[in-house]
Amino acid sequence: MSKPKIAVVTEQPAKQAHTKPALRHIIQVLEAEYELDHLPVLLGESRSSKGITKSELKEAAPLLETLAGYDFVVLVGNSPLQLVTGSAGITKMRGKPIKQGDTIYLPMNNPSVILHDPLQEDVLKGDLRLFGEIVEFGGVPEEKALSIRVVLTRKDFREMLRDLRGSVSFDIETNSLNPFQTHVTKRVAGNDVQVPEPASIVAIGFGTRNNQWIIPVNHYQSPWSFDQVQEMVDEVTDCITEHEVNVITHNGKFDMLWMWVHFGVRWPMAFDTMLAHFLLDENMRHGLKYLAQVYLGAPDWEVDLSTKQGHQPLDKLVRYHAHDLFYTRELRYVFGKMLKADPEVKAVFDHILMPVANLFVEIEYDGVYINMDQFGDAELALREQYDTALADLKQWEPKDLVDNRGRPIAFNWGSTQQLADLLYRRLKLPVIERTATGNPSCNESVIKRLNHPCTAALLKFREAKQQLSFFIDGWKPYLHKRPDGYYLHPSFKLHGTVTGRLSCENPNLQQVPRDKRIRTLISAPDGWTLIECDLSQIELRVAAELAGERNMIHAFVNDIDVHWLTAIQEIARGGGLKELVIATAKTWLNTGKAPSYSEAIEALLKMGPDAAVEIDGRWKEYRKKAKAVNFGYLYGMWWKKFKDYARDSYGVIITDEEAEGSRNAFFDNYPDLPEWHNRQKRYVRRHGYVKSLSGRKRRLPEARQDDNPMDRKAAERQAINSPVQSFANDINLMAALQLRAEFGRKVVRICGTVHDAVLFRVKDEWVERVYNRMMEIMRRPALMDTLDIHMKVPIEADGAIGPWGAGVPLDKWLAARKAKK
DNA sequence: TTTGGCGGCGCG
DNA sequence: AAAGCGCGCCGCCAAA
Repeated sequence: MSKPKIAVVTEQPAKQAHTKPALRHIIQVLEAEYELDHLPVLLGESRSSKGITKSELKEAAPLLETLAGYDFVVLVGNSPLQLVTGSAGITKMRGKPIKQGDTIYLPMNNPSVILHDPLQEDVLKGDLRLFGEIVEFGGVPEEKALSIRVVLTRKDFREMLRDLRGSVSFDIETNSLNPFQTHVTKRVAGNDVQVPEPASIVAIGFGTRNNQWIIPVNHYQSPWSFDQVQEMVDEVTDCITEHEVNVITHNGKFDMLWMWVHFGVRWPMAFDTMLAHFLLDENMRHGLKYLAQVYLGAPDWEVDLSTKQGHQPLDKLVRYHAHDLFYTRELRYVFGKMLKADPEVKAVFDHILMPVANLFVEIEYDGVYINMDQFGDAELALREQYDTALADLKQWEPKDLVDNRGRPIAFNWGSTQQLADLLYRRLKLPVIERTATGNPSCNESVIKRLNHPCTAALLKFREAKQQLSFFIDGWKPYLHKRPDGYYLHPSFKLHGTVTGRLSCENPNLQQVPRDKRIRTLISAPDGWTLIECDLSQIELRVAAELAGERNMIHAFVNDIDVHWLTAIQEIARGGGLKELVIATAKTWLNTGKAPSYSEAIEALLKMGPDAAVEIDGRWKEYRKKAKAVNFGYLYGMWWKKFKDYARDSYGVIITDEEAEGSRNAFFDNYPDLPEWHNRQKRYVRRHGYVKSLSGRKRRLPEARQDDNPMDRKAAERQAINSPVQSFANDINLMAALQLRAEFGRKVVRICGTVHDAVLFRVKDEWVERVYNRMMEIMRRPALMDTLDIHMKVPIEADGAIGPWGAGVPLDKWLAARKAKK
């Protein structure tokens, strides 16, 4: 091929003057590589402030003929794309080469998108790289690397089996995201209708060194019956075991869960590219197409949903599927190398993340049991609360509301807009706070401070409304009927947070209210008992360890509750609560004589929160308040915010001086904390990231930027919080892994984790043994030694046996069981 | 009719 | 000067 003719087409609406330097940059990058012509869509500047108008596009139409004479053309932004294809949609089209005649067009984003989303920079770089490869190859490069093999005969299948050796990528296409789905909700004539649409696997694919094998399953052009596919799947299982195939996946937890639900097979995942990338850069997105584009210069091969769900011709589906398989396998080598260069992060991947991924396939398969009798009761109680509150509120409703056509409309207590209008314009109540966007706030804290008789009913209304929609109606679509009852199967994202904590969705098990009406719905079926084990004050322990905080370490080593220590120190400093302090101490000391104030303070420290609460229930609140003090000040909260907290949660109005004093006192009590804070700030400033004890990294580039002090300070606070939150979470994951490693599925089923707690059910006759062992595991997970992590601060654990939120410690549970018999 | 931001609130 | 961190999901409402 002779020297290719190359052009770049850009747009320049007047409004986006700031994009000019960015566009120039793109052109410079291209000019450095190629001899090219630059052809702006508009030779002048757009007359419209909204961008380029249709008539302006028409004016540019003659350019099309010119372009047809080029071999390769970059289209920068929406208007050039529109010019060539006749339709807009740059976000969907970018990165996908378009062939018209002998010309290959590559649409890409206008570089100004970086201003709104800095992550787009990588997308731009990837697109430029892709363009380079297209020019180099004289066509779209990966088309030549793909070798798509559709399995249509037994002969094809046997050939595939022989090809499944070494590292094999695995991926499935499905008709839904929920493997337990039986129905979907469709809107017909304004009504929600349940239409049967069971979850099904559309195609199963394997990517090897030379081929992408695809077995069509639930596709109208598939030659295979379900039983035939089942037979093939079982043969693949044997093959994987016999030849020790390394299964490579991208978000394989999803695929493996489906394979278990639909074919009853479980294949071990060896390397997940999504999780690898999550550890390598938690700030980026982790989608396969995005990563392939950024790291491999791949074109965007996304297709419409209907193709993926099997409603379009098979060849379209397999082309798409083959790309998934090919790039998953390619990324494995890219990320494998990157992990090798960072052994600490690699250890987290090998010892924690991949085992956890395999564990959570099982956790999501097993799900969590829901007590449906109680579910009905809770629903009734909440509807009753809802109706009562709403009836109560009726008297305050404005009756003269009209829409913009003058028709009367009902007042909606759930609308913050309407509520603000009522409270602040009509009733003339004072505006206490404003929201981020400057509107008068109607949140709980504000409502409580308003002096108006409607507020109590309003809060009751909100509570019932939210709990009903989140946990009653919200759960219904997810309830999965099994022979022994109903289950939820929450989905956990192992890459869901920047710190390494998991997030949870559909539904979110990690935000179930502590309100017993809801939380105790989570239980265990007949023959099983629910147990929750949690790491007590784990974040504070990890912080004490990292800070080397002498007083905290002393307290933890000597089994003194640190929240309690803070509470008592805080009270003693101000000399407050004299009566309560002395009365509680007197009861506990039981000498008949009232102790002095300082003696009483000593006694309170010694007795601990449980004994104090037993004597006077008020102590519970003071410990809770101290917990807030500890967490707030530990992570950089300022006294002003603490003042709000004290007011909202305890109705305690304190002065600025008192609030400031409490912060000073906190750091007086824990003098090693400020130096730790400074250490973290210096470290993140020097390196741009911080590390946790287990070796995870939190990258915080904003901490190095001097021109944005707000963002920099925020990054510094994250540099303090992240290693704590991250490592606390890792301990919990280690414990979950070990629990399952030590007890088989016949004995233990894990339901999920909640940051510092593991929720699981145990066969009744095993409760005592498993509970005791889990306490040991949580206090000293074996993986801590494997990863060579050693702590001065002891780890402690608590447990509760029984329905969630209503469980009791082992001794009480044993006593209750004995009494029953 | 669908989509996305906002306000609000549940959890650790 | 100003400052806890980390999530997901709901209804509302305006824009597309």
